[in-house]
Amino acid sequence: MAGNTRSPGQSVTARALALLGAFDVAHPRLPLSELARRAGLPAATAHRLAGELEAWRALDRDDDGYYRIGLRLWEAGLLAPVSGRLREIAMPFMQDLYEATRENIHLAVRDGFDALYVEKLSGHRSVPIISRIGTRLPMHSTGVGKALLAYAEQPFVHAYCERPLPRYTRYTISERGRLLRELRLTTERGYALTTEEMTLGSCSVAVPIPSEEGAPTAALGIVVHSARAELPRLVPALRRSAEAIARRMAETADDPAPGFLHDLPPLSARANPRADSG
Amino acid sequence: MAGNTRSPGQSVTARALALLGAFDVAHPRLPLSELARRAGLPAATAHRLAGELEAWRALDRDDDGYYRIGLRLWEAGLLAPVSGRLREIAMPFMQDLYEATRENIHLAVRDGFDALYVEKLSGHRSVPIISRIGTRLPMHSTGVGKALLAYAEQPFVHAYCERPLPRYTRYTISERGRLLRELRLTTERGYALTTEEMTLGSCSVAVPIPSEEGAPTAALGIVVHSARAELPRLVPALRRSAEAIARRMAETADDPAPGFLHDLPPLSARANPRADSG
DNA sequence: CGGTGCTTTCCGCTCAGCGATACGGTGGGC
DNA sequence: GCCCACCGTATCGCTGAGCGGAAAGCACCG
Repeated sequence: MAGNTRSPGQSVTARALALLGAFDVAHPRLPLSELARRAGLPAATAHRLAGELEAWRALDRDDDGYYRIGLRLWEAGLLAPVSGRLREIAMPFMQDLYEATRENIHLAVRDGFDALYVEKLSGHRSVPIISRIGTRLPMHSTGVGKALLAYAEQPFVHAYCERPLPRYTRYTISERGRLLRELRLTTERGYALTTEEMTLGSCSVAVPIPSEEGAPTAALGIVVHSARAELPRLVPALRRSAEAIARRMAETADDPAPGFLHDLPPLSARANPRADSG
Repeated sequence: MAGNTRSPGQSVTARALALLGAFDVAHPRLPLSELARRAGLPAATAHRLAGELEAWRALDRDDDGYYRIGLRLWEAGLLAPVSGRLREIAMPFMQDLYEATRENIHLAVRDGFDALYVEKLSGHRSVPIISRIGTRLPMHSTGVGKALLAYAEQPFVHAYCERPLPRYTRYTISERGRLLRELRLTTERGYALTTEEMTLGSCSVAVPIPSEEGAPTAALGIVVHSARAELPRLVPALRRSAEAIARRMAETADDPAPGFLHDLPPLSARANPRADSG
């Protein structure tokens, strides 16, 4: 940045991003002083930059003056491929699965060594689980995670297994050898199973969503209460959905905005945009 | 910013944000040259800043070198109150409404003069409508919009009516006087109706989600095909859901992350987080 | 094999950003 | 009622981070 810095070598942009990064699921609301502390910036600097972010509505402030993530940033985030295309296409299929089962339906992608939850459907009748959209969970202890890992490239699988495999319940597979065997079994039968490996009382089935080339990047799964588990019965529906999603993804591969007219004129100029409601 | 600018008075932060703002629903994928053009920056500058955004994963690049919104930005956006709290609380109720009706269920908030769609549920059986999460639509021609507008503060309503009221179908209410009458009717009966006012062939009901104090900021609505419209029949369920959501919102008002343990230790350190799956 | 349009790198000039310091407000202890 | 601690905000003069024209590198085309 310009001038008088205590920590030279850091760019303005990096500082602004550090402010955004100061928020997390446990701290979605921060006073200036803590925002500055968490971002590692002097209060005066944080104040100035936060003011600019606020002007753009990347941040906003509530009645108490606390900073929060702003609407505009939320809107921008929705344009990420994982939300814009994948989620949009998968949603109706997930909805159908929900209707058929009334259980938790999950859509996750691989990101680094985590399964990143892109969408989750659950009603009041589903097993309560506190995963939410944006949650990251390990791949060896979740259904969608195992589905992604089983079909990943060999070097990746080995890299994953080299790392410690944290144990969440007494059923979590946390030995390298057992995990590799489990993954082989998964590819053989074409779907992943977990039984109380992440949380006592719930178990899950999941299938990969095949991608055009290479390893699948997304997986679709269902989590149910152990007591009412008849998981393999759910596989055909799950697999049909995954294949349908894959087909739609391939068909719309070069569509910037699926289901959307491109380069729409501004709202007021459109005749009958069939954009919505009644 | 520092040095040799063509357009002095603009800050680095503003430029970085301009890059993010260059993406929209019709342009979720941009080559450097167009990114620079849309952001109003020289290519060299855009390249440098985009590189920094990419390092943080606010942006990423696909195989062709095109820039897209990055995963990290998506994750950050999820922390916005509309997604983090409102959506999270409303979701199961929306799901129940979907189960009962199998129609499109919408959750929207007021933002400026627009109804901003925060969540939408629809399966394959619902009327196809191309609104999606993050879409903005006018308040005078949509169900959720009317519900929000009818209960807004008087000065806001008048400011809204002063502006032109674009017409989308021959049923759109685009005269000031008729709109004001319609809004009065809406508050009297406690719910909003639209009949083919945005799109021929579909109509909707919506109710406001009462807020602790002042005008409601969110509304819940259902869009159905005109042919199978028995809208008022849906009102009781809709209203019960809206009230339940309002209650949950009030109860968790100071909860940073509803349903979540606060200040979780890092993943690998937790014993049995009951975070998910089986 | 010159031309055209892109992405990427270089580098010296300069002003935008930095943050210590100061100021006003608010609340808690005594 | 007074003090002190802590917070958010405003000021301002010093300085190196950022700027972007220019040129190199690259890919495709005719």
